Amino acid sequence: MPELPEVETIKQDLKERIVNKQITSVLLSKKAIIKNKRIDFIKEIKNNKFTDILRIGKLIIFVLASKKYMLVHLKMTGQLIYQQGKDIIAGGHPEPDLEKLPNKFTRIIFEFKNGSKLYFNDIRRFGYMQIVDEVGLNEIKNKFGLEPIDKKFTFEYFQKIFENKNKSIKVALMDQDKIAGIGNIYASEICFEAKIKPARKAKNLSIKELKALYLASKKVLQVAIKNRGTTFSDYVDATGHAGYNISFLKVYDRKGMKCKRRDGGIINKIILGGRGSFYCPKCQK
DNA sequence: AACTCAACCTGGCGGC
DNA sequence: TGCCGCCAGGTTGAGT
Repeated sequence: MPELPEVETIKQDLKERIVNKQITSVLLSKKAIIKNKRIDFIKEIKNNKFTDILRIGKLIIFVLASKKYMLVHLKMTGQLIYQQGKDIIAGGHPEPDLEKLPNKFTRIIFEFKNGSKLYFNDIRRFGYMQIVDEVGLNEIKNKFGLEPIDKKFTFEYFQKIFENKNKSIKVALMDQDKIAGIGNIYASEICFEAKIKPARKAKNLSIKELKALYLASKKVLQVAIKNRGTTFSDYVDATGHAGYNISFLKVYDRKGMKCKRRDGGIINKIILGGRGSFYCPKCQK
């Protein structure tokens, strides 16, 4: 579910809290998805600690003191929730509420020496965890394209991805091998920001349009990160109410509603790459 | 090689 | 406490 901005937010929040805390145990429910042998996974984690947390695209990388790496992918419905007494921070899928932990969707629990806990919840069980060594990490890292927020993400790099491509720009934006971190929500948002229809073939964009799309991809992600993600939920108090940040999305999931631009029309929904895609037929050309 | 699409899994919601 | 079909912010392998 989460895209780059949401994953970045939870990464930052967790990093502030769990780095260098001794892990006393890890509990795996029967429905947890672990790509290693369970016994190996537990052995690597127990009595170890995370010295840093990194991210590439939508993949979170927990650096272990043992120089191995625990990869976490939240996919559609994964959540990471850290609880230290009444201080609870949560990132990822916003449902269900966090009144009680663990709940029926809790798949993995890490326990730290100071009594705090990290929960991995996942309704649909697409998300996973995996421990790899340096070589394995590099293999995986190499599969990702540059992120739009990366300094090396130049217009020339962007242009090359789109030239001669027969697929729609929206689908091209989501190709993680080429551009890391854009998912189904932000792909629609980026096309809206650039005022270009998401169904346009990548190879048919003019230089001017490509430039607009390039700038939009950077801007949309940067703004989203600044806003701590789209539906990122933040809990300061276990008894507090769920405080989802107000959505600032402009087109996603707004089918039939009025475009937020003054000269806009009614938002339309089409399917591209098998996914719902939203755009304004009037202000997006 | 490039591209499309169903499949993975589970719950929520709208329509009937 | 109705049932059914569709949809869901991701990735990937099989098929064309």
